Amino acid sequence: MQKTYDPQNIEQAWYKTWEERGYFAPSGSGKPYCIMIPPPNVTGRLHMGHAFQDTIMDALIRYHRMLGDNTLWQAGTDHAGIATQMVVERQINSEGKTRHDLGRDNFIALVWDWKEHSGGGITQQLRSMGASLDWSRERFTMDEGLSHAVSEVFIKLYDEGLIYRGKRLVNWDPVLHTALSDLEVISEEEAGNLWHMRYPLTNGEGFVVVATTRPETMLGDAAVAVHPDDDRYRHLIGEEVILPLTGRNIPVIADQYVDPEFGSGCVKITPAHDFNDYEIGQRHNLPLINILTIDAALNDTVPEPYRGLDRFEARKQIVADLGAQGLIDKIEDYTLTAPRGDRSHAILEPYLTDQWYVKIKPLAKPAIEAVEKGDIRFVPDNWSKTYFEWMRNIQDWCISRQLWWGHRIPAWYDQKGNIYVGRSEEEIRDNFNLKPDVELRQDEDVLDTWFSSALWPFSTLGWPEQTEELNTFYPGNVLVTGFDIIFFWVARMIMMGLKFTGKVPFREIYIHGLVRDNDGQTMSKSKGNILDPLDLINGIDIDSLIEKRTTGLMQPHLAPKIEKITRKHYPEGFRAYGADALRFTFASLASPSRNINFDTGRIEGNRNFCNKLWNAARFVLMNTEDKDCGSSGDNLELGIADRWIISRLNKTVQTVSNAFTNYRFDIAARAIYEFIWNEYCDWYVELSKPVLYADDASAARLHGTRHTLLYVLESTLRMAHPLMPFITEEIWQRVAPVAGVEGETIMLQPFPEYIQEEIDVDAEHEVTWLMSFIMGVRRIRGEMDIAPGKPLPLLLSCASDLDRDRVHRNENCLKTLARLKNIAFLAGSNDEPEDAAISLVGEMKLLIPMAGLIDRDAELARLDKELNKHARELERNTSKLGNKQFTANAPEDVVGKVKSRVSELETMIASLKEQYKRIDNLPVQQD
RNA sequence: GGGCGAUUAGCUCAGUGGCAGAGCACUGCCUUCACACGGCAGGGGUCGCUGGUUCAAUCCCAGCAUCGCCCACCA
Repeated sequence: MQKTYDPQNIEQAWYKTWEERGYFAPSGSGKPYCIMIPPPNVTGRLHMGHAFQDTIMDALIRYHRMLGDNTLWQAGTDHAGIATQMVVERQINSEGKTRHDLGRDNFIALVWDWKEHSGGGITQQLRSMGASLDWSRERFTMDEGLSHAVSEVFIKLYDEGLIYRGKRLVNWDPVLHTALSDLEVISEEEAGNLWHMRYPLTNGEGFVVVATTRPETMLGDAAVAVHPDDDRYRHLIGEEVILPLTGRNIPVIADQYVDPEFGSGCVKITPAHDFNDYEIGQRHNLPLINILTIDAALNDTVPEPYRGLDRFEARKQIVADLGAQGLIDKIEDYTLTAPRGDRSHAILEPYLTDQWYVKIKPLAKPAIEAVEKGDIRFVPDNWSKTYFEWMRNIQDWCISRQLWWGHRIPAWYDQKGNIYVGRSEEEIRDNFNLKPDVELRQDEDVLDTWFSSALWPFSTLGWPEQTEELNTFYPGNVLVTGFDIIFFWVARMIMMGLKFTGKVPFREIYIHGLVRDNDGQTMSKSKGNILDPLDLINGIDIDSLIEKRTTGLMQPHLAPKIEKITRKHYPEGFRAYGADALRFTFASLASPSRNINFDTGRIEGNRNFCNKLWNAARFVLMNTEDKDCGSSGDNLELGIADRWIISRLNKTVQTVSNAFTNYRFDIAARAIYEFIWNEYCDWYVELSKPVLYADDASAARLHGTRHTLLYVLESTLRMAHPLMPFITEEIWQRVAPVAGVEGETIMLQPFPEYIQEEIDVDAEHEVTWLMSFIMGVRRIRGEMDIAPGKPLPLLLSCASDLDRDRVHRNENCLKTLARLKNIAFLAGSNDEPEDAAISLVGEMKLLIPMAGLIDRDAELARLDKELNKHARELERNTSKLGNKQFTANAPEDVVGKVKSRVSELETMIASLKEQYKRIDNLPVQQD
């Protein structure tokens, strides 16, 4: 093995091997375990959010595969209607054409072509992460099978009256020319104005003042409303006003909706261009006056001068014209919330159109109950509140989109406008006995992308056919996703799953946080703080990183600033940390919090951790390969250290298994990290050296040590594999044969099991004692400034019988690890030398005679510090014991612990004081 | 307006009704035969604030402050 761990040397080769050998497919035996990947957009590039989410899913999948489950991680991508159409359209636009020049069929053919050649790059990137998806079953939401499922669902819902077509106001995107669902609307606060306009009364008695943020809509006003109890205006109810610029007369009406406190207390009512006004219009039978085109320009219903003007041009013109007529009362600055499309970012218009809707309440009811009853569990549970909140107030879902790319709505119209819904034109002609001379044309619209996503858990498994896969893997075990798509996706999958399979689509929903930069900011191009997971895996130099962050900016003037902060944060770009370090970092950050602030310091630390593991393996192999490791049981003797590390391994296996079960990947990662570094490397490997290098070690002890080094390492690799698949495989391939373990791959080895019998309390106590002994000597050495390599004589006083036994048993270890020349017991404290540095192990004293070389002041300072620390603790504890309430009310074991701690502290303090006096009495050295 | 979350070391974050933790950063010593992507030893905290419950609160409760997110039709 190379001296330094180099992820790039090992990772991709292993992935290729795994995939070629078909390790990712379900084994066909064991109990089913299934996760559906949230299908990334086919246009997508892997970002930190994906990388984080896929790390978690892959860890779960690998863990369950190693538990022997029949494990499926369903792969696939989403056709992402708007996003994909925009990508291809942009391409055509750059050639000076529009999609309309091509026509619908040609355009769709082009999108498919794009998908074949450029789409799905993200699936390659997932492979770089080590994601063990079953690619042999990869699906696409526009596949034949999935499209079939979509139309079956649409038809069934339509037949049951749960899908309907209706003319009403929708959120209209004037750039993309499509309707959007409520969820696709982003409300943003923006600076704007509130215009107060005067509408003259027809009775000649002055005018009323109405306020609006969108003056141009006044051309579509159908009424002015006041509150019925508003004394200022009560006399006007039933009167009419002249709508300026149009000459139309409109009524003054009374409606509870009006807030008399706001503005003038009079509201202009524009039923065709405002959701509230629409409701009021319905109540009062007002006409719907649509004044906009699909581009949000003014149409031909408005007076001639304004026709064809863009809405914002029209606004200026209308304000100017009203002002000229003295009809502007005042203009205020005002902060309004503007609705924008989540894709186009254009300001949306409420717009009157025919659209398809899902009547959602009947579907929501059982979906709410499923979570209430516990058929589905949110992890963390708190998210169920968010779910309930939305589901209980859910509105009908607008599912039609005026796009070309997507599942076309399976509805046809005849010339009279009758609607026929069915699988095909032929089927419809059959079912409805339509003569050949009846002309049918299919609905032009396609379905919201999320409609097909909602079917993903069962459509990927072959539904509506009752396939074996469906029977085996549905419902899935867990859905892993971010809280940002609980409404878009999670809720809709639950509703559709229950409706069409009668079962929930998954038992648990693990909601993870969203990845942000290390300042807690969302990562975005314009902030210039985007981290690309592939750059962290493969490394990137600073110039390339800056180029990546500054090209293609919407606001190019930000480039210098972005370059500056990038150079400041990452002066040398990124080293190639490798997928394992990245995965391990994500796992250790996966605590149940809403935000995952990605700190690049963590990934560096974890790359170092990989290197540590790598070198521990080198050490083990150096000392075991081609050596007798005593594979047969009777020539093995386990020492204290061996029993201890095996015990600790089991404890760690238990912690890690529980952590995986509870979705606490941070706990799993920490347990693995601490076990490997702080226990196996820092202590066990060091404790093994005195045995391995001793001249007189028995064959049985040598075998025991070599065996344990291998056994624990091999088990640890399996334990760490779900989080760090590549490095564990690479090392395992070398270690397993030496350890006598057979198998083609670590992936399909069993996950280590917790073995109660291997927990060894005695060994744990003794090694804890050993550590405190060794650390005591080291502390003296460090603080007395004694060279690390210099062997020291050690005297022990106040040793118990147990201390003596332990010293004798572990003399070799103690001498090596603490670098001792010799160890001697003193008969009594009277024999203690005057000038010695002291440290305590329990009540036993460790003394290093300084033979006149002691740094008196340094030692006094050291003792003083120690004394202070213990005195403070003693003070705390004695005052507790002095408190009758405490001794009376606290549980017995707590009181007992405090008591024994007090007596221990008293002894220690006495020892230290005595020592202090002794050093203090030494003659001051004369230089 | 409604709902949810956060506040712990310089930074990023764990944590528990009974001795405050990790990684990174920092200080000193060490290129010792697995590893300088390393070893050993250290420094660093009023656990946001104010009350309450309790023998005991960083943890439970109430209020406040600051920051953040989601939902909602106030022109």
